[in-house]
Amino acid sequence: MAEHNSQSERTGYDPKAIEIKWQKRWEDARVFESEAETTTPGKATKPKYYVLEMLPYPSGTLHMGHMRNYTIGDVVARVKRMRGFNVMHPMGWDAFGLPAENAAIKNNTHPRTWTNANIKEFQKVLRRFGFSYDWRREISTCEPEYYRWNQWFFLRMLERGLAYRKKSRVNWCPKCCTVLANEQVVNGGYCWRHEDTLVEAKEISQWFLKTTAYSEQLLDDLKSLEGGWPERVITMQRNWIGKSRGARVKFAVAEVAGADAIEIFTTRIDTIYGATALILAANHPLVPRLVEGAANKNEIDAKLAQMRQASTKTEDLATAEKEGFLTGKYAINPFSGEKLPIWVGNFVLMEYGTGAIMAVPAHDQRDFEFCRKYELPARVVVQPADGQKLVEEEMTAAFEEHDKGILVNSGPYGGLSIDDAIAKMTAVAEKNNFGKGETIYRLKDWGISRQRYWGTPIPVVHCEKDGIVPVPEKDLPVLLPANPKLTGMGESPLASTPEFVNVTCPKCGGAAKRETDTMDTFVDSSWYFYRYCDPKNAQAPFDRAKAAYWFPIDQYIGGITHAILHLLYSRFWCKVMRDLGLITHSEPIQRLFTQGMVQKGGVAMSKSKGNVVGALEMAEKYGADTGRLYTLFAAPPEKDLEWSEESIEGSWRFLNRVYRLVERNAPAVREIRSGRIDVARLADSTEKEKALLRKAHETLRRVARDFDTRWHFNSAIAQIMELTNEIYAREPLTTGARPEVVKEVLELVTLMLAPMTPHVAEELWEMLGHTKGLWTVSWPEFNEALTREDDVEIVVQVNGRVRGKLKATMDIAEEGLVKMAEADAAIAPHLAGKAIVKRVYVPNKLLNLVVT
RNA sequence: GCGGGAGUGGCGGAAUUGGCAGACGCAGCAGCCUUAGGAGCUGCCGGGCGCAAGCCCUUGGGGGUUCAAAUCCCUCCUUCCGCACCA
Repeated sequence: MAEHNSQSERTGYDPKAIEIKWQKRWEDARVFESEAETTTPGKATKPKYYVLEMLPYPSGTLHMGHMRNYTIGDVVARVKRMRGFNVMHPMGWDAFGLPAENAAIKNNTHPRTWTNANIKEFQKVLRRFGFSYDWRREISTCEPEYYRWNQWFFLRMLERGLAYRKKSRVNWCPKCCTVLANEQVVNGGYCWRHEDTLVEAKEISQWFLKTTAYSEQLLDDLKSLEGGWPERVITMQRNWIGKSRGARVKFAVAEVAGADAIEIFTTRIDTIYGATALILAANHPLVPRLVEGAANKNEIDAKLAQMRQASTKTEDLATAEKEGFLTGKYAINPFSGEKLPIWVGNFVLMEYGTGAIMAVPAHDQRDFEFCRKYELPARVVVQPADGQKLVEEEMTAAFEEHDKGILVNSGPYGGLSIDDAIAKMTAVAEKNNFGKGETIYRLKDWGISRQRYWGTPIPVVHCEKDGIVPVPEKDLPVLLPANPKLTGMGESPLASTPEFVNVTCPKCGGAAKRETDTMDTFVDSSWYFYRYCDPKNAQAPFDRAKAAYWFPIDQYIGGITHAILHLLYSRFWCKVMRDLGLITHSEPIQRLFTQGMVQKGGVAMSKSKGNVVGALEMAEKYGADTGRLYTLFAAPPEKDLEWSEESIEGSWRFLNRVYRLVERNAPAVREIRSGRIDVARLADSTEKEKALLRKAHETLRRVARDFDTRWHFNSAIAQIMELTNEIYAREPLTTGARPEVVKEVLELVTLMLAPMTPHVAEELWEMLGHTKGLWTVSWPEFNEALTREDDVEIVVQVNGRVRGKLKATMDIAEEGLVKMAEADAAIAPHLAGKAIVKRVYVPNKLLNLVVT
């Protein structure tokens, strides 16, 4: 560390001093504040650009993994500003959450104290890196000014039946002592926060938001995101929503007086003549009735108990052997009238479909395995259309192919294609009232109740007389009690605060109890980006006109970890807000970018893994600019980046090199006041001038392309390094080159670096004689004329192999070039004694001669 | 099992989207400068053969299309990620 400081003193590049200096100036000049939302017709206005990085949870320390995310966003914001956009680039805090509560319990303090201290720290670090945020728009989700709107939205959803309460089996994390959403159960049964803790099932009354009301829209609108969102994320969401088209079919139960029919769900009603059993989930409500009075009741009960408490881990589920037993009862196939044995099977899930299936061993692999094990018969009812004939006894796997098959052994439906059969048989089932076509989704409603303190109170009151009564809007926000008793155990801490709980019913005025659950913090982050448009609004979550101006978000940037949770909830919330009339669009995020993780030792940087490189230490050691540059240079942004202490040196050296270059040459050029170089003035230019300008503008062309279309910051930086190397090779610069040209070239280097290493760029810009800051400067115009060359180098291949290179005048004709090739000492031997049978000429680039 | 990526020197990675593979950087080697260098500057740096000019091989393996393939097609392998008994 010390050596860098002493080094910087010697060379003059002192990143810390430069960075602090320019951060102060930016702040004083308020250069990152977006302009007002002007959409006055006829008035020339800048186009808007809303770029956003996912808001952080303020905990622990910011490390270079975080910084990568923010650096990418900052480069985009700065490029767009230079390109004349009205840019909104805000930052805020996802400030509610369990860690704050746990830390408060541990340190005997208040979650707010802990959270606000972290926010202060985060602000400091983000400022130290010079990110161009509009801090006027900062929000913190734990403030009543923010969370009152969570409550407001909740009431709106309650009115519309989109929020409801029901007793349900929930995912309970014994460590968090709270309920988890389905999406928060990871690795097939573990808490997303405690990956070593198995989630338990518990029956509690919970609040839900009806995400399933939007299943179809959430799925359908994914189409509009194609191209703007990573395919991977779209696919993950599509699978998560999990649409299946099929049919419900009722099978009457034989010989059980008064028993309801068993409803099964199938996507292959066409195979119903091949059903040889029904299989129910162990916790299917009809199971007790069916096994009542069975001869082997004890044995059955033991098996049932075993199945019900079997591991909920999905790996186990997927690999567990199929188990089941016969109930001794029968069901009637409504199509064929056939009597089918009813089984209970461990692979049938109560949570999906109806909790009961028909087993078609010949055409479903799971049924096939189950029936082989228990020696149930299989019956082929679909034969492949290609003529091969399936025979039950010879099958080694089920024939499942949907697209090519013809029905056989299926009564009146024999000979139909699968699709035709599905349509006809569904219609028949509907007509005869024993079934209907149905589409089901894997997506579940969103359980938002949390038995925790540090979250948004759910704004309802429980009255013995009136039941659930919403808190009137005028009484919002329902404030969190200031001094809760936090234990981290059992029911919500709010329940043990009598002055919070005991209220009067807004409806009847009688005694009532306030709801003590708080909302899942994913509620906070589902709409926060709308609040940035209008962060201080006390009348509404945001002003409609402002949201209409800024939305949708042009570019959202964050980790792939939020591919489902946050992004799905956000999309849901957007649709609800649209239906409330607050906005008119259906998708909040136009483009999504998921950056790769920063790893060290092959593992993602994280405090718990103990492999973090702190952002502040980085800034102290090399400066924020070097930190930014390295994270951009080491890998393309979508890829994971392995942190290397050694490689950073390269980025550090490069900035020093540029700094020294400008430092040396600035005195000779700083008085020049001319603008950009134009072609006319180059009529008498020297070779050196031409070469410098050509390289500089060629670099500009490529860097602009990398910024605009590909986000390949790593290759953009490589291009600038190459240009710098070229300039170094041409020193002393002003010998044989006019100062104007030298200045032009050095300025281009500076401007191209500006979005990535803004502090040192400002400093260089000042050294080059400018009195106005870089923020007043537009992205430089690429001058194609300057890149044009009189001579070109053309690669000559013989039979596809490079045999030589020819210098020729631009746009040389093919004939002339072939003559040159034939005369060339390196190429001629490869042509000797052979006939040219074909010539391929890519103008000014390549000539391939095919000889025999 | 299903879905989506990825495979290029010792390492991170580049290749204008079918046109000179290995840009740029790290590490390494050599030289210069220096009282000194963990600074700076210059050069070398995929493999094989060769004194050299040069020739051959090389983008996970194999096959194909093409004048031309890291890039397109087929096939296999490895690896990462997501979902996973979803009826």
